[in-house]
Amino acid sequence: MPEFLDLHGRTGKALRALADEAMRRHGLHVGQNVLLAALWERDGSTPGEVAAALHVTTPTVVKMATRMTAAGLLTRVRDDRDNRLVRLWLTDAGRALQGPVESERRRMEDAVTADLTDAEREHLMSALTKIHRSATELLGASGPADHDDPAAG
Amino acid sequence: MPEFLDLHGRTGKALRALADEAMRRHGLHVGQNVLLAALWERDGSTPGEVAAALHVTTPTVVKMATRMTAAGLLTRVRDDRDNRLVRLWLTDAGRALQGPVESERRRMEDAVTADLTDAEREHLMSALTKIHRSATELLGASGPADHDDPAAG
DNA sequence: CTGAGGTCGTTTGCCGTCTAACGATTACCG
DNA sequence: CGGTAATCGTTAGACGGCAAACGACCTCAG
Repeated sequence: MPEFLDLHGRTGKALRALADEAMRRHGLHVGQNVLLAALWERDGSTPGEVAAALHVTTPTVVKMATRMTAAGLLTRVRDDRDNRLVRLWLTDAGRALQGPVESERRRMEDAVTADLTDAEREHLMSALTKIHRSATELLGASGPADHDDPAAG
Repeated sequence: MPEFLDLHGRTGKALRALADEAMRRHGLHVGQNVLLAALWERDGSTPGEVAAALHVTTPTVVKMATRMTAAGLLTRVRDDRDNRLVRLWLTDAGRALQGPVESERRRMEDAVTADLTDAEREHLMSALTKIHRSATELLGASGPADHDDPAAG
């Protein structure tokens, strides 16, 4: 029963449930808001680009895009110049959610970290960053190459 | 793009991938080791008991138990006294994994927190605990009652 | 211009998670 | 003793995540 892994996992579960609840208020599933965020940042991205930005695989984006297209949040358009590519474009409905969803997400972050002092928050981010780096490096050993910051160190 | 939520999420993904890789070395899927851990702690538990111990729902445990039974890690036995109940019993194969898997998990925790000083680790656990509590409480408001520490505060 | 190889998105299939609905069994009250 | 209510495990269906296989398209050498 390792302490940190367990605590991190349970915290993640709680945060996920909280986000799910919050996003449901806007008619979204929990994963959809991050896909939307990628398009708010760069509308007309391809599934592969979105996947890279979100640190998930392409099939995951494809599935989500299918549901979100059915939900009227975005549209799929094949690229004229390169017919292999598909571009995901926000609909008005998808664009309209940006404000509400972003503030909802900020509110959640604030609420969840409300009990921490500024110093605690900094230490937390710092420690989590170190752990993230360690985990990613351990993964890199005979694992998948992430191409996020391999040589740029 | 809230900082903490994003970082926590990415860290969780990396940790999960790492655990997945580690457990695969023992022929397990990532979720199976925690179910086994519950039975190592209390062999012959019911799906409901395991679910409560793991902070997941009963159907989740049922599905995993089905696969793990097929994999020869445990067996399902109906309780004689109360025929609604099902008891999950470890097989020799399931028991044999306890040592290796537990040390694997400890090794992973150590490796991942190796860059932190003792003080940093304590602060991290403390901050994460606060966040977990905040998230759980926010969830409690018109959400599912978890019965984990409602009055015992 | 043609064929081989690389790049995409998609499909398929699995794992873990949840909620909702269902069926069987037990417990409790009259 | 009987019937309703509570308790369990299971099933069904959905979402988010991954890896592997596939098919369509582009590129580039020849």
